[in-house]
Amino acid sequence: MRVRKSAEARKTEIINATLRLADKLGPDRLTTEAIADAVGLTQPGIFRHFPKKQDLWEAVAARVGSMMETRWEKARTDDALATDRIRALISAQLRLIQSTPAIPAILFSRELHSKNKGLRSAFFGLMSRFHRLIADLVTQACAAGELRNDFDPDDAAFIIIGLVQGLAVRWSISGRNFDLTEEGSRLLELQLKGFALGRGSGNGERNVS
Amino acid sequence: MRVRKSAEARKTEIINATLRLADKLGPDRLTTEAIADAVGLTQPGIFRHFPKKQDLWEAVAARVGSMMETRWEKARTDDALATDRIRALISAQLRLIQSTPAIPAILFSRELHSKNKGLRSAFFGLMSRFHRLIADLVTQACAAGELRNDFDPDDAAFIIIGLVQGLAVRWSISGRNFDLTEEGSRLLELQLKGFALGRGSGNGERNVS
DNA sequence: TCCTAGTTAGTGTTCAATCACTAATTAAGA
DNA sequence: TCTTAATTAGTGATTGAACACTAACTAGGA
Repeated sequence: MRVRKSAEARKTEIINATLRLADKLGPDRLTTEAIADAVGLTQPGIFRHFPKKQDLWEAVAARVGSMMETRWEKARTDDALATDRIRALISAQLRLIQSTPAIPAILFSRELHSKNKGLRSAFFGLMSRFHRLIADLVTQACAAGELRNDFDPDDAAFIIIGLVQGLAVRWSISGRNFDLTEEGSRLLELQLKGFALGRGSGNGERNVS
Repeated sequence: MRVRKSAEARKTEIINATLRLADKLGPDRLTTEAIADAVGLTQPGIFRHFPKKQDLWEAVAARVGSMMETRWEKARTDDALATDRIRALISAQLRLIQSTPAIPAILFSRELHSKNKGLRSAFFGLMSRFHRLIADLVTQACAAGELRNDFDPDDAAFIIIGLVQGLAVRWSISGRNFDLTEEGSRLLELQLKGFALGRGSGNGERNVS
């Protein structure tokens, strides 16, 4: 029984299945056949919608990109302390990773690192934008006296992103045996305390969970 | 004209070529044929020395492991401040990565993540040992009053490792357009300053490069 | 001479990709 | 409004390339 759907609808189905399976099988073991099975098509059917497999990956990158941008936007509109907006941003990012674990998997895949140049630059662009967001918030926090200002906000942002990435790697390698968001919040507190003005600046006991 | 070498010598040749090519082609695009070409053998010649390709990867892991342990050992014997030993350790690790860029590549390969369980546990063990080394040094630094002691040394170690990993990812994705060791030293200083006792603890101007 | 590093020739499998074709859907015109 | 032409989603069969791995043979050197 053939189920015919609009190209639009199929494309989203295929992208969703790819994200799900990229997590389950790993981005590099993922075959067009597996995707086809998941959406109920034959293997060549995939190629009607994405002429090359690379095209599929690029569509996935675009999807992931818009997921990120959406959440970043939401985290940004919070009008609180700049440091709280950093917390919100990192927390949003960690929740996204936790709910879409294919993201770090793709970030470390051969598909990205050695095969697909488009995919690589898409993710590089995302990372750069994320970096800018954080660096700007750090700058604001410094200006508002929430953080010291004897360091380069870009460096601070790199460190914070490293925190997220290190966490994602450990989470992934460990078989995901801890809560990403929770662990991340704890480490971020430690990190922000390090960037904060003087010792005992009053929020040492801050509890975020 | 055939050049015959001892199995021992060939094995090291093959492992070296694998490390070189794993960087150049990516660990997952690396074929036995490419390796054979590099060492001047025919493709099946490889299988005389490593009956399965997995065996080759495990030998590579062992080699990388011993490279790391050697450098860690060297960094440890430095009898200075505990924080200086952290600096030495991280710097040694970054120099190793810079001179053997296949290491992060392997760490993110499908070979490790989904195919080769032995490889995965070898690297997992290495990461754990690295973490323990740093956590212990942090503990010592806290005890010696070089760092605050209002945080968990394990957390601090995770953050420091995250710094290294984030750096490695960025280095790799960016096409290696910056000096890993230099950038790492700068970020580590910022990080250690955050862990240090009180503000202006005197080493803010420390220069490590 | 005999052990073993290395070769030549070949197999089985896994995939992306292609091609000729069919069935469902849409739209035009009498 | 109903027939029919055009479009587009999907299929079945297959192909060709890439690769790990094998078996049987060959030659180098203590």
